[in-house]
Amino acid sequence: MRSSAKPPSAKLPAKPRRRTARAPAAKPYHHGDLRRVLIDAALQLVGEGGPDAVSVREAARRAGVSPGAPFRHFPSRDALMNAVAEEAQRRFRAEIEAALAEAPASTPANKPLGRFRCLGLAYLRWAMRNPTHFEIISSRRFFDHDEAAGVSQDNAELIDLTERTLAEAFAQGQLRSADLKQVQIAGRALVYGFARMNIDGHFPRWGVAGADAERTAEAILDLFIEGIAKVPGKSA
Amino acid sequence: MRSSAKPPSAKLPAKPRRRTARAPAAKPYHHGDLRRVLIDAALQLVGEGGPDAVSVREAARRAGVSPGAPFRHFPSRDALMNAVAEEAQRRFRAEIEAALAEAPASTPANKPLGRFRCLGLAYLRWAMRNPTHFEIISSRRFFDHDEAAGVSQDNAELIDLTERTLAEAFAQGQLRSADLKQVQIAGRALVYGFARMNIDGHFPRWGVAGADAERTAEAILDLFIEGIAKVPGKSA
DNA sequence: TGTGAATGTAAGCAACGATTACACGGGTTG
DNA sequence: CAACCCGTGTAATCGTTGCTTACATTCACA
Repeated sequence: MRSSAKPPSAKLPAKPRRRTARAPAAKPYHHGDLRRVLIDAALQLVGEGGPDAVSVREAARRAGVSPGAPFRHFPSRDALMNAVAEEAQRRFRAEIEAALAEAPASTPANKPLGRFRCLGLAYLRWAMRNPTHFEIISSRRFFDHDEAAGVSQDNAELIDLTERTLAEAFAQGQLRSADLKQVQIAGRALVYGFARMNIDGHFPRWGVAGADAERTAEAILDLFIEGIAKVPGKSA
Repeated sequence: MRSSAKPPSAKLPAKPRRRTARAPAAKPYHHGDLRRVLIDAALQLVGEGGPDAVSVREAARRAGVSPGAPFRHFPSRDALMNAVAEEAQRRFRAEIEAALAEAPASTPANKPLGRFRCLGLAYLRWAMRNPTHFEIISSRRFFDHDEAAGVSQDNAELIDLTERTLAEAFAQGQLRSADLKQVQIAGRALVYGFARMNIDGHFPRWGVAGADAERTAEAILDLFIEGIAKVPGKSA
């Protein structure tokens, strides 16, 4: 991976120059906030080549630090990936909630389940535009499964939000089925499936971050909503 | 991985015993059909620990062969994984087509889209019962993307089958929407999403190969079909 | 001002994918 | 029957990886 091309002789010859001089950034022994930088580097690596492209050594390399340094902050590669996935999940949730905050609580009459639709749309948009980041948050293997409850609070919050939105729609008599659990799982499966099909390479025709993907995503989301909505749509 | 515990001295001391004697399986220099055995071993490794658990060396170890031997048959690990994925895909397709062959072409009147349902059900069942194998056929990265057309004939065949089945249902006036492409993608996304959520650990409550998974899968498939079917169901 | 804990480096381990040189032996030829 | 060729296996090796241990440095607090 990336032969780094640095002649080992050019290693700044270790002259013990007084650190208190006016060059404050002259390779201080202690990195400012290595943990943060490592997560960022790993996040970038994920963005470039997916989860498998993340190596502890490469992250250390990009942080300008020795190969063993990361292990002071993360006991294992998995722990690093865990932190990376948590960060991605945080951003994912933040964007979805922001999109939902913009949409008014009042659902337009001719667009039933408006908030649910908005939720799904924000989900799909983020997944389409950040495929590799979505990949690491979708595979739950990157999250800690040791904690009894834990396992990504952000994700549980998102699922809760979906359930509440759906229950809301049902309370307003917009749903055909009363089995909310099933509708919710079906909805999640649809959206999740589309997002994963995209990152798994099932839509080879679409270029990277193609607008086709987002339009199709919107279309099938509407198809699904139409299918679960109470009033049968009178037109296609 | 698996320290193998074999003292290197016990290596059968290379006495050139005449091979034509009555011990035909006395470690012949040439393995019978190594390629086949390697694929099987890798398939087994996938079954045990997912795609990441496959290493060329371990496959070689299980085949009782030196670490370099596999590279006579596969130019790289990716090539081996490719062959493994193709094999899994073949089995997947075979089972689905068998299930479909058992189902009669005549769809029961009160079960519209019967063949489509049968198709989806067979898909989901195989995915639930062979999660790790489904994983390697779902990630298209294990397939050759060099070939212009290729890319797993079995998969293309399966997609064709889905399209034909759906077109058939439409021709019989069973579909609400005329946009078959959308319905097909939505259906694939739903089923694919459910299968992937299962293998990605989104349903932690279900034990391995739990029957819950299959029942829920059936339920959401029916929910979807009800949503796209022309005649609205009169009860939940 | 000193000292311990936090945080970095250096060196090294085993396992991995992959390459190279070499050894074996079955099948086709003369 | 004999000679050879080439497909297939072995052995040794390289560079990279995750991870550990021993040591060095520096920050924060007493």
